[in-house]
This record gives sequence, C-alpha cells and structure tokens, in this order.
Amino acid sequence: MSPHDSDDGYRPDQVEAKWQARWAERHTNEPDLDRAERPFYNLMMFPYPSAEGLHVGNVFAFTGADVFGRFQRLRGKTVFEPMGFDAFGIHSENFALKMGTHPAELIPRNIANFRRQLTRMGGMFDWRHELSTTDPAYYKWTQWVFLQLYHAGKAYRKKAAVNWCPRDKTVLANEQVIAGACERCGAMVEQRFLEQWFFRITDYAERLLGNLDDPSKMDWSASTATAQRNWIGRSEGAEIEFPSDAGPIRVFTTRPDTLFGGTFLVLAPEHPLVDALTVPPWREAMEAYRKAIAARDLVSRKVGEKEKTGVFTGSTARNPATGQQIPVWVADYVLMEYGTGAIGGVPGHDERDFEFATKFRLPIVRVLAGPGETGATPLDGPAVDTEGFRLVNSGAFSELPAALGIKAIVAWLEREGHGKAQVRYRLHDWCISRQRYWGPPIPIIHCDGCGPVPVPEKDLPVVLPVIADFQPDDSGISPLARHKEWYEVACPGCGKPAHRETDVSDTFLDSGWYYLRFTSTEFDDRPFDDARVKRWLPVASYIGGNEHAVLHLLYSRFLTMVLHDQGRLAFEEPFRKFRAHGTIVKDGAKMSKTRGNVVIPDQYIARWGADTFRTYMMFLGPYEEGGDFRDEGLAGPRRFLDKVWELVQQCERATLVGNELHHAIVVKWHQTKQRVTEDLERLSYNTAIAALMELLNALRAVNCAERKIVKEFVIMLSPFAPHFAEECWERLGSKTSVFDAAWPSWDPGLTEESEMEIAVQINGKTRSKVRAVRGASEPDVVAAARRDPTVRKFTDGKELKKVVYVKDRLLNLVVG
RNA sequence: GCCGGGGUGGCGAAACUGGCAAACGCAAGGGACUUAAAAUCCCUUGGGCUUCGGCCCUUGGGGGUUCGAUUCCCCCCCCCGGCACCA
Repeated sequence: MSPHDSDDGYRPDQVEAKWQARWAERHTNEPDLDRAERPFYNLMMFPYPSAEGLHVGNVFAFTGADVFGRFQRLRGKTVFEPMGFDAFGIHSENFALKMGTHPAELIPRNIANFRRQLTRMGGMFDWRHELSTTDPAYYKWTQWVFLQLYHAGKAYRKKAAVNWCPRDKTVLANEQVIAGACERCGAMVEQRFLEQWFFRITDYAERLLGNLDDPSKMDWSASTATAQRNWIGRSEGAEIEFPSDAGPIRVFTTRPDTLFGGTFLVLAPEHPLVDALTVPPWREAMEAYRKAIAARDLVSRKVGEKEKTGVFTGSTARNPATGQQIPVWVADYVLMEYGTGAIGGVPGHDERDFEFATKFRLPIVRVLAGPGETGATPLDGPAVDTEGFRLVNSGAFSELPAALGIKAIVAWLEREGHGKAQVRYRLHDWCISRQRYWGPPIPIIHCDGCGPVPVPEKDLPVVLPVIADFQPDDSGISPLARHKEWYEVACPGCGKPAHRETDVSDTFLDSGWYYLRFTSTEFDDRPFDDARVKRWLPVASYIGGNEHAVLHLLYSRFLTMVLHDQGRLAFEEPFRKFRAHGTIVKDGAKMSKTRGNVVIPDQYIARWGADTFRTYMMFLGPYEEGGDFRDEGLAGPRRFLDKVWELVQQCERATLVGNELHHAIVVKWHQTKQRVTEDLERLSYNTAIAALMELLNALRAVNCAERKIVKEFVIMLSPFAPHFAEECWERLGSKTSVFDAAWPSWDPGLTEESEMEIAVQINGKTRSKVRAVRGASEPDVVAAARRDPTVRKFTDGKELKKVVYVKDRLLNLVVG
C-alpha cells in the first residue's frame, strides 16, 4: 500500500483545503495596516486577468514573491501582501470583441477565476485590499492622478506624429512598439498625426537616471537598472548653429571634436526649415521625397533596408569652424524625434555619414588621426573607433587629443556664440491617449470658448458608459464619440455646450500608481491615505518580470516623483527593492500554444497539490534566472514532502526522544539554518530547498527525529509549502499558525565540525586528505601531511619550495 | 551593430570574496521486499586507463595571470532576452 493512500499518509488536497479555509476564518493574512510596527510591503506585479486563467509565469513570479513575504513574516515583520487586477486595456477589449461579449461582463468572470487560482496556490494575499483598475472607485483616482499632472503642467496636448496600430486602431507609446510592430498584435505600426495627451516624463530624465545609482533610494536588479539607463539614453554633446539663408540650422552632436570634418548638413524630412531651404530646381524632387517618406510606415523607415536615400535642398550653410559653405541635404536616416532633427555630416568619422557621402559624392575629410598617422593618411572607411586619436586638419585645435578637443571646441563655440554644451535623451514624453473604449476616460472637457477644461475633482469619476457598440474604427477617434448622451456636456468653466475628451488613458497609467491604492482601498474620499502610505511605503520588496523594465517600472517612478514634488508623497522612489525573476521554459523550449507545451497550473495543482507545485517551481532553477519545467521533476519535491511527513509522524509517535544527538547532526542542523536563511535573503530558493533536503537525508541516515530539529525544519520549509507546514506544525502540537512562529536562529560556533578534513595538494593537485582540529596551525597541518604515506610518495627526496595553507580547507605543498 | 544574461555529467543544476568541480534533484542500471506490479528501501552512475594501490583527462574553444582558475584578464564561437540609422 502506498503511503499516499494509507490513513496517515499525506493528502495534499485535504490538507490544502483545510488550511485555506482556516486562514480565511482566522484572518491569518490580514495585517492591521494602522498598527503594524514592523511593516513590510511585499508587492508583486498584479496580473491582467485573461480568460485563459493564471499562467505558470504568473505562478512562478507570485510564488517566489510569496515565499519571500512568508519568510519576512517569520522573521517578525508584519507583511502586507495585496493582490489586484490590471483589467483595463486593449488586450481585454480585443478579447471581448473576439468573443462578442462586453468586457464589463467578461472581466468579473475572469477575475473570479484568477482569485480562485491565486487562493488555491496558497498565496498569503490580503483579499480585503483587492482592487481592479476597472472599478470606478479605482479609476476615479486614476483620473485624479491625470489631473494632478495636468495642474502641475506635466500633462499637455499636442499634434504629433504618433505610432498608429492599424489593427488595434489606436495610438501606441514608443515603449509599446517593438521593432516597428505593435507589441500587442504584431501589426506593423504606421505614422499618423493626431492630437494627443502627453506626460512630460522627459523633464524627469536626469532624476530617473540619477536615482538608479543611489543605493539609499533604490536597490534594484542590475539588469533592470541597466535597461532603464539605456532606455533613458543620456548623451552629452553640443548644440551647434550653422548659419544659412533660412536662418540658423541647429544641430546636435556628441562629437564636437569632429566639427572641422563636417562637410554637409542633413535634415530630417519633417524638419520645419526644409521648405525654406529648398530652392526651385530641387523643389519637385524634395516634395516627392517627403511625400514618399510620410506615406511610409515607421517600420521600413526604421528597421527596413538601410540603403541611404536623400535629396539636396540646393542651399548651403556655413560651418562655423571652417567658415566654408557646405551643402544642406534632406534624408530619412535623420530622425525628427531625436536631437534637433538635423545633423552635421562628418563622413570621416561616422559610418552613416560616410555611407551617405560616398553615395552622393560629398567630400570626406579626416579630422582625427591615430598614433603614427598624419592628417594626410587616406581613409579607407570612417574612423569611428577613435580612442587615443588626436585632432588633425582642425586649425588651431590640431594635435589636441580627442577628449580635450571636445572640451576646447565646446568652449570655443560658447565663446563665439556658435553653440553650447548640451545633454539630450532618447526618452520621449509619454503619450497616454488611446482611441479606444476599454479604459478610464481622460477627465477633460473641450469647450470652444475655454479650450480644454479639466473635469472638477468633485465630478470624478468620469464614468465609462456601458455601451454595446465599442468597436474601434479607422477615424482615429474613440468609439465614445459616437455616444452623444455621454459625449455632449456643459463646460465646467462657462456652462456653454461642450464635449468630453473621448480618448481613454493608457493602461500603464492605471498600473503606474496601484501600489499606492492597495494600502487605502476602503477610503472613497482619497486616492491614498497619508498615514497608511507613511507607514507602508515605499514598497519593501517588489518582484516582477523584466519585460516591464522600461514600461511600468519607469512610469511608476515618474508618477511617484510628480506626486512627491507636489508634496503628496514623502518619497520619490516607489520601490526600494526590486528583483526581476527569470523565465520558465518547458522541456527546454519557450512555451507556446502552437508548440502545445503550455503548462496549465490548475492541472498540476490538482494532481500534485499546491505545496509540491510551489516547491518544485522554486527548486527547478535559480529564481532570478528561471529554469526548465519538466513533468518528471515534480516527483522529487513530492517525495521530499512525503519523507518530511514521515519524519513528523515519527516525531509524533516518539514518546521517548532521549537519544543524545550526534555532533555531526547538530552541526548539519546549524549549518542548514544558516544556509537556508542566507539563501532566502538573496532569493536563492533552489539552494535553500537543497539544503533542507540535505538535512533531511542526514536525519534519516541516523534515524533521528529530534523534536526541536523537526519543528525548526517545518518552519524553514513553510514558505515553500505553507499548507503542508501548517498541518505538520499542528501535528507537532501547536495551536497557532506556523507563520506566527519565530524563524530559527543558529549558533555560529556550531556551524563547523570540531575536526576538519583538509585537502592536501602537491603542486596544485589534490593527492590526499588529513584530519586536523578546527583552526589548526600551518605547522601542525604540514606535519600531519608529511606523515601521510601518499603525500610522502610525492614529496620524499624533493625540495619543498613553497607552502600555501588555507585554514581548515586546504594545504598546497609545492615541490620541485 | 550595441546592451544585458547564459554555455558545467544522460537531464535540471551546485560551487558565497580564486582553494577538494558535479552538492541537491530527475532519469537510468543493479539489488531487497512482493505471487506480480506500483510504492518504498539499499547500492552504482562525468569520461578513459588500472597490476584494483591508484593514475590520467574533464566546467563552449584558444591563450594568459597564479602554488592553485568554473571563478580573474585577453581573443574567439554558440544560445537566450532587450534595443536598433539616437547623431
């Protein structure tokens, strides 16, 4: 008979149902938010409640975060672990359209399913503070956040070239365009000119960047911080003016040292000076070129063939350094959205300019030379990698090392009024307008007399009407505009007929502040309660995927900074600690429906139980790297739990546990406590579980079921297998939750054996081992080694040249 | 092209600041128990030699530093993720 089937065998389904019910009854996971003395806000990225239900990626992420939260709780913190749903957005809306069901009907169903699954996996969630971004009680405050930005002058409207997804029929943020395609649906993104709402995130570029290097504010996964740094894309350089007949042409460059090599200028096709600069013989060609570029979608412009194209304007501008008149061209390799939309062509030292100059037969001048080269050395290609180079053919600046040349030329430009040092960012302002239905309406009313007027706060929320006809169209106007009873409204300023803003806001605005709301869900008169926020924020630990490194995680930081600057928040960084978890693959391959290798958590939990599933997920690889999910692997953790169960039973039965403990067991026990604690602190879950397995194996080997050890074992296991641990804990005689127990401490004096085995190497190769008391001195160990027959075989008759001794570990005898 | 993260047994992996490579688990093989199977328990398991004492090789490849390198340095190859004409 299997121990699974025997009466006292471990029955995950029963145990898990019992403890989930009991946690709910006892309010085990509901901390007192107003009185917690050692608050620990344990946050994980709230999911989008898809119809498919919880994905393994979610379960992996949440389990890892939950393990950490439970560990903190056992260490005496009051842990707040909220959960909510990011339910607005295009993905929900598209799915609803596909199913022919209204999202308002679909979402609650999906949320109920998610809540069930999240409870089933044993998360320590405080459901009293559940939120959904689609709830008017929530998005009322999302709209309020918009208004705060508006009042702070950080929200503005402009007609701009935007990324238009022809399939989703909406504008996308730059962050949502992946290699020229829509992040959601994969359709090629087009360029459109629309009136859009933007947030001035670029005003915060320097702070967003600077705080990344401030450990007092942020302790983030290095990969995430790097991704943000690259995304913000700070470049130091200079803005230089090139006088022309149409006025000065401003150019941004990171390489002012190459100014003397600037033999032409290139403007982006959208540059405002193009018309003024283009003279008759070239007008027709220019018009055709600009039209062709405008018609082209951003994809082929950005990622298509990189063959250079361009048209001459017929005009020239003066290079302020050389005094020469140089031709002004227009080419699409210059982007209007970066820098000034115009560049100085330096073909000698820039690959793209070289290519362009070669194609259009423009002069190529060398202005930098390496050691041993003269300015006369011909170039066979652009000299781009110019470290250790010096300026040549650069008038008074010739012979200066390149780095000094930058400073000298910038100083000269500033002195002569030709330009100035400047810092530019790749980061663009955040476009938050979406011409869709399923989102919070932007709380603005457009009045012919007053212009855009913010909806008064007392009138929030601007409720999203439930309409049957929410299909988007090609007009670039939200479906809401088709609903007059909602659209037409009196102007809050003058009272005359006006109309509502019909765009809804980006979902990333919903998720940009949810961590503030969790603490205060019961208040309907304020977005977040000051006392609560003061106690619980910034977030102590945030765990999530790196796919949000530049989206959610950047926007959240920005919004927090704005609210901080308004005096509404004491901190400017919302997430003190952030860790990115890895990704799970199945049988060595990325999971996908077409491949048919998608892991459905419900099925595994039904078969193995949540505790085994959790333990396996945390064991299968390093948490921050992810790992390979294999069905065969679950057997290991399950056998492990079965053996712990037996151990607990053995402990229950034992009326007399008086056997003295092996010293080796005591050492192993203390070592394990240290290892598990340290491993959990750094999210090294797989090795923490391995350490517990080792201790279990050691106990079984000597048939030891010492009560004190078993109890501490159960505590250390509880973050991974919470229901199982509760059951064991109860059977070991406790009336309270294992999560109210104290995390075990270890005696540093007992984490090492009193006698050590020391590896003896001869010339770096391990040849033997000797035993010595802990902390033995070098001469003692050398003496012991020299008595060892194997060692003597290698050393006898040879001269001992050197001795390397690593205390308690290794002795290396170098002989020759 | 640039920026991250990787490459270690049949497989997932471990090795913290340079110090006994392969812990822990899976799978496989052998044995015990059983009428039998499952479950469980015990043993073996990086490769190659072996006179059974041991010996040699092995962390993607090549070089280097060091008494000693999976770990540090240089060059190269491959895989995964992100960015991509950003001046």
